[in-house]
Amino acid sequence: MPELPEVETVMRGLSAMLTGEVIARVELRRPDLRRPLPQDLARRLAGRRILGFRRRGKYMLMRLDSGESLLIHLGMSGRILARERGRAAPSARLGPQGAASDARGRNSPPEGHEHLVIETDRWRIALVDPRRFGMIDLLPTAEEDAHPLLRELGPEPLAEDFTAERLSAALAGRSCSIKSALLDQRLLAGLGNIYAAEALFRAGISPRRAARSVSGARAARLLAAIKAVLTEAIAAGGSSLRDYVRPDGEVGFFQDRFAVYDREGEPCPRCPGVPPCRGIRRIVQQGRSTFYCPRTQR
DNA sequence: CTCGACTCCTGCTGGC
DNA sequence: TGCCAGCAGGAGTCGA
Repeated sequence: MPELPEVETVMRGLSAMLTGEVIARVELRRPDLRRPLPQDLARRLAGRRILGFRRRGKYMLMRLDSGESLLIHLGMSGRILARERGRAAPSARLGPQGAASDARGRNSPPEGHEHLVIETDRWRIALVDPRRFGMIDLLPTAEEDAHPLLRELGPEPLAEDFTAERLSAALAGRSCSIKSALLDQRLLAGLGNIYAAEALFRAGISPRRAARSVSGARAARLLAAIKAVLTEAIAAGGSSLRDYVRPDGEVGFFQDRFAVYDREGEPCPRCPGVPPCRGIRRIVQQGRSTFYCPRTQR
């Protein structure tokens, strides 16, 4: 579930656990992710102290005392599993209801798809990514922003200096739909399919509207909606941070609060229940589902 | 340049 | 119950 808020939550969890720790052991089990991992990754990580973390868009950066940073992107299916070493993994069934756990049964065996495992004296961290759409690289810390994956990223939506004027300027002249534009990481870094839909709903803007027509007051509404939905989602994730160290890797429970995402046919939370609301509609844009309320979003 | 279609990979769900 | 098509929260590449 990795869009900006999830990545932020995971990064905060990792930061709380690992900052100051020394990497004792590295196991590279599957180097063929979307981009091949550096051959000598394990050697370059081993023995390094972890100085801190940073997020950029949907990317996480773990900074090391060697002057290098480990870049992690979780792709579609990536998760981080963390547990304290020497402590048995608690049963996944202990997770909160709705956290799509159990299934694999009691005392779940070592989970598959653990492509990279990093251990400190205290922690064991595994990167799990069944679909292998995620990305990992190691690069000089001083050149983080010049990395090919980060170089083209647009501004951080939560940055104070990201204003409605800048958003309008970025949208001007773009003939694609506003939904497509919001998914373009060069325009804005961190929104994905869910939060793009949620932000447009909050702003009362149709996902089909031409991007260039979103300016002025409309752009201001959209920007406020983007910031609000991301901030609330991070707060929801942050509030469950202590649950972060669970074997199922679930973080946050914001999904209970989606107003439109994956709610096709359900009543729009903003329409009066009485007559005309036909409910949330699903359309496909660029091959991806978009959910919206045709009555309140124009 | 911009845009949409296609692609990578595996797992889960829903309809038959 | 079992099977299989369809779909999934991302993003790089390609051709129009």
